[in-house]
Amino acid sequence: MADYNFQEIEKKWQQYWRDQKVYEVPNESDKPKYYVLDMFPYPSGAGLHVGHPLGYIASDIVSRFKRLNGFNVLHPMGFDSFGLPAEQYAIQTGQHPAITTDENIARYKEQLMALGFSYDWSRELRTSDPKFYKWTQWIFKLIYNSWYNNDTDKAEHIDTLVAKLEKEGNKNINAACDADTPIISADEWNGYSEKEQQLFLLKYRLTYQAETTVNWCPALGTVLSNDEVKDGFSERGGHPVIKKKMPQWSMRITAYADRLLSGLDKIDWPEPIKEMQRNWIGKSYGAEIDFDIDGHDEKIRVFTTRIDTIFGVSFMVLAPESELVPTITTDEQKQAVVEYVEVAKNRSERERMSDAKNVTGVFTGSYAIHPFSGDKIPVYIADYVLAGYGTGAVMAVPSGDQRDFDFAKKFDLPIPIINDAQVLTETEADPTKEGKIINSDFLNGLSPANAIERGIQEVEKRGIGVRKVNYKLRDAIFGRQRYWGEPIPVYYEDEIPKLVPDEELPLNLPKVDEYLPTEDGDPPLGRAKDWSHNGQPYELSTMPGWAGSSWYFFRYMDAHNDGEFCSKKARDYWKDVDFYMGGSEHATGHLLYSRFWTKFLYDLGIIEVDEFAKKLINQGMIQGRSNFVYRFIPDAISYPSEWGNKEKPEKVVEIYISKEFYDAFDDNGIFKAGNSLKAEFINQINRVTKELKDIGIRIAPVDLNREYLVQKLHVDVSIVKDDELIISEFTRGKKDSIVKFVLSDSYKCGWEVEKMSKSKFNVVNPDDLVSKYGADTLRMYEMFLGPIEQSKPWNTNGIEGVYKFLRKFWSLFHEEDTFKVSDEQPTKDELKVLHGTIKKVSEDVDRLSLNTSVSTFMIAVNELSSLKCNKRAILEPMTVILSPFAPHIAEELWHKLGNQTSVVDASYPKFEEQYLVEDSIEYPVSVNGKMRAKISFPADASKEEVEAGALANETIQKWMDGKDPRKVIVVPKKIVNIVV
RNA sequence: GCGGAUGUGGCGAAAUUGGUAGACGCACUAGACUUAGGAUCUAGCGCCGCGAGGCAUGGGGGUUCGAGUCCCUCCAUCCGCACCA
Repeated sequence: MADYNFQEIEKKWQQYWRDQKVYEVPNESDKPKYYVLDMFPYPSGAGLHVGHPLGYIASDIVSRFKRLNGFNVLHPMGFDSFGLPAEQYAIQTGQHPAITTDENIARYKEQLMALGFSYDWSRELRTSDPKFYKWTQWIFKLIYNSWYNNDTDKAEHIDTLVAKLEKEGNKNINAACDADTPIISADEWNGYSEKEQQLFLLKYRLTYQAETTVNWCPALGTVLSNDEVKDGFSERGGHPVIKKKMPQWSMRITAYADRLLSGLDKIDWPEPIKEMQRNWIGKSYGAEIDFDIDGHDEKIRVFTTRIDTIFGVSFMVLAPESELVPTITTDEQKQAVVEYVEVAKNRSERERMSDAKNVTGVFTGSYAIHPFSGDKIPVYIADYVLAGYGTGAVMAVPSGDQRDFDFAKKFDLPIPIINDAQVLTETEADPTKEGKIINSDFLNGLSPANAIERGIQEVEKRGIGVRKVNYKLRDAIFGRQRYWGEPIPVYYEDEIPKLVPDEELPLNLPKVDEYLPTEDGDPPLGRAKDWSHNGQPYELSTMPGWAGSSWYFFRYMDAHNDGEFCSKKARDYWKDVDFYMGGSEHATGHLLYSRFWTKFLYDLGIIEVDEFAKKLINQGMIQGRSNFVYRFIPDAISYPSEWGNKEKPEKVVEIYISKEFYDAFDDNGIFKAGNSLKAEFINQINRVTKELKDIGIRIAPVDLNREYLVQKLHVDVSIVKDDELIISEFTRGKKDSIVKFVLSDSYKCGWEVEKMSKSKFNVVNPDDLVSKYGADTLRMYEMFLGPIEQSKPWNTNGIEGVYKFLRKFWSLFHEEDTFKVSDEQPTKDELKVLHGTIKKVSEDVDRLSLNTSVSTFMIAVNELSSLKCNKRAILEPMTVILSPFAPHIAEELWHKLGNQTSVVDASYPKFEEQYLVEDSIEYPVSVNGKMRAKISFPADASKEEVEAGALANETIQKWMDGKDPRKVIVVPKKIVNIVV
């Protein structure tokens, strides 16, 4: 058979594609546009593993397919190159993160190139490139200079706010702003100093500065995120972490909460992602109600979604941080309350969460007045009430809320029943929304749903509360006390932030001598020399990782424009992403922030779309598939003398046993009593013992009533093939042991699904597979693995099948070693195979069922192979439809077929129905639902003809045992079903 | 606890609208060609049964002439959120 030399082929065509700039696309074209985007990677030091390319391969197939179908396809790639690992490496080694990043990118690019992706590399971008982050800073400025007008429901320039303030103060302004914003008049505003005005505007700006509590680790000299803190200590190094209030840059994403929610309805994204975003935004409808406090002028304002349960309120709970706490605490309770608040303050989020089952709280000594019943109800503080959500206070309904119930039980408070469907146990509340309200005055007899509506109307009527919508979404903290990120384009004049002028952008990341915070606890940028704007100090924190990735998709449209973030012409042409491929782990991060920025840019009229990606597909995560060997250490009682003395032999005897044998041992290494494998095991061990004896080693007879050292060990997956251990390579790495297997000819490893990681020896590197089987095989195999959206363990077993397919395809074009195709007319059978394949593959790619497309190709090639078809009229279109999957082999054969241009410029063949029509159709005929026979009918037979024919059929009649058929069901083209 | 997803041979999986369940591939078995086979080709391959046949899509129930697919219910696994009032 002619040789399919993938190494030569792939190298040749990758070079050709680069030289001929085959994948560069213009920003104008008569063709319709199609924008296929991958989530760009963070270039980590480890390089790509086989999980990364899964999505890239699928999106590459889509973009090649679209291109063959006449679209002008934008398919770019770049790097999310600001990030923590490069900075941590810099702290350890002193190497500038830019150098580390460049090296990693070079490796990534090499790996990506080797897989033959059709990226337009001329548009490559990196978020850490000043030419790129110039525009990230520019967008930051736009957001800073904006406020959110709830009346127009969009962001507006801050000047429109200033104009209103000057004219009539802020009493008529309905805006997204800080909760503590006071109402001021125009006179007050106009009387403010410049500094006062600027400070006031910060309450409205969509990027603002505010005091925020952060986790500060003095030993590491840095801020840590919540997940980097464990039980009050840093995860890395175990240093203590304290809470510290710091001025922090934040973005007012909450202004967009509602639009981020409603926008989900018009984009074609996976439902789980939408659901995660909905949960994250967490919109809930309810009411805020004021409770008077006995003996105080202040009121406790609570938020509730279940006002129907208001007559079930038997106490109130405030968050320990609540401002009301000092005011309403009585002298008798003061000490207990202060102690509790102090403890709560020092508890980390994590402690608080892990301790959720332990109900704690303290009575304040004060009582609230129930707004309807007038009852006095005690007010407690407890840390199960969060200061950050709603009003930081709750009306506790123990019969309907589990947490309130637990609290009531602990503090022996009443648990009034307010619903006739409620069934309480000793330990459980019942939050039912069924039944009718009882014991509730004017709500009695209503369903909970109606009672909620009635309740809200009543509180509004009485002026003690308002209808209210609440969100879980919090504003996004934007500043990071890190070096390797975009500098925030701000300097301070008299402690007021000022924006760096556009013409001075980019504000380049300065050089520093070390990447650690300063002694004063300032971020690393505090080490930079002359880090000031004409003597006014620049901001020291940098932007978070999500800044650059929140708009990069627009930059690809016009990646090298120095005058604009992206030209209007390019934006108008490419508009938005048609197909976005990436992991679901970004559901509430990147994917939400990007939608936020897109909507913002839309409000300012800068772009035409308010959602950046029409369609999103999540590729599944590839997990590792670890292999194991099972080791049994027998007692050696004598060794050859050259091994040294008995106490300290130079070598160890290791016997590898099968997984079944391993499983027969318990955790202590004792053979489970009564296991049926016992005799077999002894037998196998005896055989090994004999072998050992031949080389001068004696081991004690195995006594299965005692304990042995039996271990399950990871074995490197690269020396395992189809779960079978390559024994020669395994023993080569075991120089200090005598290695024996209970079955000497082959050894089957066990396997488990785990995370892919070096320590588990289960990382599979695409480079190894590319050099062994070629990129085309790897591409097709990754698609063949299963549905693209499904997570699955990586398993190299079976890659041979795909490899065999490509070789078979290749051999269709070759006779002996020479390329040979025939110009004869194809037969009907051959045409049928071709057109059936075109039809099926096009449909499959359209619905992204790429695993079945690969199967379709395999079937087609098997059929063509058995038809001995080598006809150009069949093979040429087959080459074209295969090219999105296996571009290198397709390019090679396409050129051998005599074509001068790249196969990507071919047009996708159309299938013709005429070749797919069958002469006759075989109808399976069933009687009473059980299949009995297949009867052939002409393809154009009508339903009636089929029925009549089936009934007339002698065989059927015989089966009916003389009974008359009552009903015959004909399902088009499928089944004739006869019911007796 | 809440939300979402998924359960089909030894394994990865297919079955687009309710219509011959297990396509295709791996592994396995037998055979052919070979000095050889880690190459290639042919055949077999869900389970039980010698067979006819019976049983099979996580378990149980239902709708239907007919259910992997639709409905109810229970179970298992994975993912996300998690004291959100």
